[in-house]
Amino acid sequence: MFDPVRGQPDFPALEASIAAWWRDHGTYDKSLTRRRGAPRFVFFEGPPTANGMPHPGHCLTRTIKDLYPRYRTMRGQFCERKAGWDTHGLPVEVEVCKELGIHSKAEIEAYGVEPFIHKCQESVWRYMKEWETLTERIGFWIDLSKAYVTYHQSFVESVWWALAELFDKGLLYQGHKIVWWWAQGGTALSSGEVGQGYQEVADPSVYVAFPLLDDTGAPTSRSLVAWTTTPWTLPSNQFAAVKADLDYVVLRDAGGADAAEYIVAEPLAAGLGEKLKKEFEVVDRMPGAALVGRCYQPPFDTFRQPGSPATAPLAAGGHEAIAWRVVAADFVTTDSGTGIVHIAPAFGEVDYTVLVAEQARFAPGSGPSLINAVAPDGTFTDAFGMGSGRFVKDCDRDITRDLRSRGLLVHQEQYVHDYPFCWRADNDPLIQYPRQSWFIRTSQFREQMLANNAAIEWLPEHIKDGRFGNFLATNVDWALSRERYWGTPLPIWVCDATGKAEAIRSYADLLAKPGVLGADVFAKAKAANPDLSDDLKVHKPYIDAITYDSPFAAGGRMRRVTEVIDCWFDSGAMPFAQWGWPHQGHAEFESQFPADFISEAIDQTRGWFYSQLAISTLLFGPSEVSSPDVRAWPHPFKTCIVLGHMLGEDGQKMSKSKRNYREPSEIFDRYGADALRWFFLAGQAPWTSIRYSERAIKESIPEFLLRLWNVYSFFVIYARIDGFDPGSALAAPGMLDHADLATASGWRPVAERGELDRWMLSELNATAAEMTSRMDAYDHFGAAQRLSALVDAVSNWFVRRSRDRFWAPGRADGGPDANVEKTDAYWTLYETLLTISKLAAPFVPFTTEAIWKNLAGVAFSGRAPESVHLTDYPAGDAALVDHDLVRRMAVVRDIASLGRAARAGEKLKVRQPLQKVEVILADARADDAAWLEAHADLVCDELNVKQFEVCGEPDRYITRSVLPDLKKLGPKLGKDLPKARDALVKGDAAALLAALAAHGRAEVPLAGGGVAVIEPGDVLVRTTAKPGWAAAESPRAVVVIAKDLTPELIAEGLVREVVHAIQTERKQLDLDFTDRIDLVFATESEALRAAIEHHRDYVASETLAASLHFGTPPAGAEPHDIDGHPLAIAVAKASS
RNA sequence: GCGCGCGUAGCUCAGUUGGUUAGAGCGCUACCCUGAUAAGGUAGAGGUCCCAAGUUCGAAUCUUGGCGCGCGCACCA
Repeated sequence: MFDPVRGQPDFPALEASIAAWWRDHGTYDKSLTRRRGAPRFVFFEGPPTANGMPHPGHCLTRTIKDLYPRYRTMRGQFCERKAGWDTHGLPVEVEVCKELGIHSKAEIEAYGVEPFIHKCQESVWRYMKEWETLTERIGFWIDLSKAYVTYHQSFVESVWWALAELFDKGLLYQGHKIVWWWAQGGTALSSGEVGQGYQEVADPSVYVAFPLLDDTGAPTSRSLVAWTTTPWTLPSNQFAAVKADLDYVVLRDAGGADAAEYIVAEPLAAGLGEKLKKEFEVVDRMPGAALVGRCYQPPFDTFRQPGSPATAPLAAGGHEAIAWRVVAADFVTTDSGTGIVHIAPAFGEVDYTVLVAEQARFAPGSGPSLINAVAPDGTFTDAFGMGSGRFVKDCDRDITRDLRSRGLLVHQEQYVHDYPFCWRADNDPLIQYPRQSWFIRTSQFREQMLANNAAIEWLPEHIKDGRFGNFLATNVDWALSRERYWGTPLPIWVCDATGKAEAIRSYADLLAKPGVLGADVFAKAKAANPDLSDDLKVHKPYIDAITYDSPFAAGGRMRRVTEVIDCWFDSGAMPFAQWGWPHQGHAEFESQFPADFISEAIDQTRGWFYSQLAISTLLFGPSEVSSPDVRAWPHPFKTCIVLGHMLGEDGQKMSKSKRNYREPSEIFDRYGADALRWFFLAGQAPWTSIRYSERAIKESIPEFLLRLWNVYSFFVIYARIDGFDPGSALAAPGMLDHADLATASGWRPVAERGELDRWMLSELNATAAEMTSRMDAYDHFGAAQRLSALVDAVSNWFVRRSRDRFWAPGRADGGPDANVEKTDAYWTLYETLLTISKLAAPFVPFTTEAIWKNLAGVAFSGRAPESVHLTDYPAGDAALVDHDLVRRMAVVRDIASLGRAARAGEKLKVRQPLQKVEVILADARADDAAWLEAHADLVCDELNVKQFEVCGEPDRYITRSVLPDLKKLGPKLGKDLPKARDALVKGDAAALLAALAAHGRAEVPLAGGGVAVIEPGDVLVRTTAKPGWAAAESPRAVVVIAKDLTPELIAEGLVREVVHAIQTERKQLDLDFTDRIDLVFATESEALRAAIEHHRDYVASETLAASLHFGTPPAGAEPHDIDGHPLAIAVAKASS
């Protein structure tokens, strides 16, 4: 027998007990054990960083990540879920720096790299407890005990292997990169960090004259005019760029005595005139191409020798000036400035590409080299004496003053724009700065990455060719190295004699090198501090201590480069590194690559989605470089659900300082995890940005969880009363699916049960089939909506329509007093609840488990599966779906709804019985009419009428009209459609329908000549109620009610009102529903008195009245108004 | 600046290849039920489907151009 159920469930408490029960019973492990050997469903966990607090967005990802593995496991697949943690990177270092109260690299070095790294390793787990709590609390089943950790030695060695592969294939190289540089902190910042630090500032905006040189190298009075907002880059000027096909003009001040001539792009000439408030005349014009190759005098002689421009031999022959020369560049625009761009290759990425292109034109070794007057600490070097030792931005004013004094400053103004500052030292502006960096040649694999991407199933689909595809198409080489401390060390050792390098694949390989030294550094540290994690031996500074004999030069030593790598490479390597592959874990890797399914939020397109795809494509894609391990596209993941970002209550980004969202823990404590999960899964498509609203989460409870719980509670209450006990009726419960239940005593085949039961099981099985196909297509939103509709059908139709059976006399225990129809109702509802528990289990794992534990666990004392998550997902049995019945029942529900609408229109409340209701079906298909008439009782009961029929002479109540079926006739008639539509609407519908019925076709004359040939199916029939009837209509039916009331009907209506009044009294007196009462009435209305007398048996039985009489009611009897008739009622509990 | 997404009822959101009267939940109003009851049901009101042009017999849906919001990228020489 079932345990009693609380009507008011405390979901948070319930969930806590379920979570504890899962833990104690190892339910997750059991769910895996069941499926061992079954086809795999491979899931990759994108590693979160435990260095930050989990927030509501993580609740969403963890819910989605839990849903599909649970579902697939129930569907019969084997899905191991290995957790993982992302542990490296600047955020960890920043946390530690904050703790230590330091900022710059110099301060870290002063503190000591070794203790700093120890701090980092400890800091990684700062919020571990919160993460583990969240994971368990939200019901995310994943194996935390076997989590991969990116700083572990085995993980690092896998990454080393990958990097060594790339290095050996020539895909890992060292080059320059212009980075956003935090000069005070001595480090480059990632684009994400830069993006966080933009501030609106006003910078000087200067227009500077670059005088062109004549053949002797002397400046002329004709100058290029360049524009810049960073005067401090002018001392490092190297070129001036123009657009070749753009027209340039030479301007002279019309009113000035001055002979100065300015060259600017023609479209910008007028603007310059306005700024200078001068009337310029155009004295010459030329295309940009004509300027290319001309030399000019740079604004400062920082790097220039006096005299003629230095030249060098070109690769193609001839000589050209090395620098301070006009070049052509496509990126030059006329949006702002002058159309002439000052190029300082050290301080801009596009500027740098100009230098690289120029270098390529010259004979090897003789081209321009990078010139740079700025030191890494952001101060000018001695090369620019005027600013030597001062921070560059502080020199802007002196630089412009100097230019003005030399007559080179054409114009100066303020320019307001966004400029990046350091995100954690917001007084420090960032500068663009060239650094040596290690790159992965990903751009060479652009086409392969696109091909790999093309095979991935992205949800939503537009990610593939949209955001992600675009990103791949504009791919640039991956800047891999970081000049930091806490990260995977770049495994490249360089010969100190020759500069030649080689990559190391594992720690063991390193120790096996000839003449290896320095391994003892870690050993000593470990001896001094036995708690030191062994994993740190592959980290700085210990790894840097290891050197070995150079294979390239006798006497040379191999020393590691100083850099660590971008931590995105770590996470992107997890498909193999999580197993330590290829050094170990072969079986695991082979059986779990690629992933069937991953999911993260959209911010991972350039993060984890990209790093995984890039690494996998380079390592496992076809390659001209020998590649032993080629895999078919797609890899390393086949399907990816890209989640939208979560917004706060106000629709803005969630922000701790704005307090515009509730902490997940608060949500769990108030409403429970299932409420949150259901809100995520059933509230909206997962890729829309979700507004995280407490109100919406709260409302997701009554709409689904509570409704399901109410049905369950109803069932248990009455099953206990009626002795419905499957545990004793069923010897071998199996998995409690349909076939298992069929072996129970007292169970009747569905075909023998009543219509309502057959309908319920039809809906159940149809829903299961549809949910399965939707879930297989990763459409949990559609599946959840279908499930919600099913629960509504159970609650608001099956249970409501079955109440009489549940309350009928007789038991449901299969004994001699058993009531067969009642027992059928129990078996139907029992099966429905069990199946819904299974269907909903991946969505709301706690609530369904609680229901299952009682309906199956308690009922069978352990003979049935102990957890709903250890059952098979119901796929729906088509043989149990009666489509006609489903359709007809929908018509009945429609009729009931229309009948109430018709009543409402006439202000005839449902308590007032009516004589008759008639229905006219729009689509008199099959035998629906006969079926409906056979179910007149049902309709009469729902609508409180005496008689129901399908109308035999519909023309009395309705008019029929025909409308074109646009979908069918549209393609057929094209432009004639409006005419045909007119003809159909205005024509004789009855005649047309008759013709169609008789001949299978009809011709409709069109206005202006011609005819349209109409066939059955080309038109739709619409029925409309004629005026004057109490009717309501829908596309399916018209319902007409008889609104005339006879005295008998009025009397019945009065009596129903009286009963209602008494029931309300009973409730107010807090009587038990089995208590009997004595009733005394007093009324001056003879009509009311007569009505009650006439129906006194009905009144007595409805209200459980032991006695009923008219008289003088005791004082305090409640006065009532019964449709205008006064009535005093005294209700007293009967003595017996 | 470029790219991606979004814009539908007071609020939160659905809307399947273009098709007839654009839906749901919440909220609101009225009513009903009262043996699941701090629940439940029915009905109603509420819409310029952001704007404009175009394609089409027909556009919430397709195209183009705006406007607004979000995100990403780049740039700010």
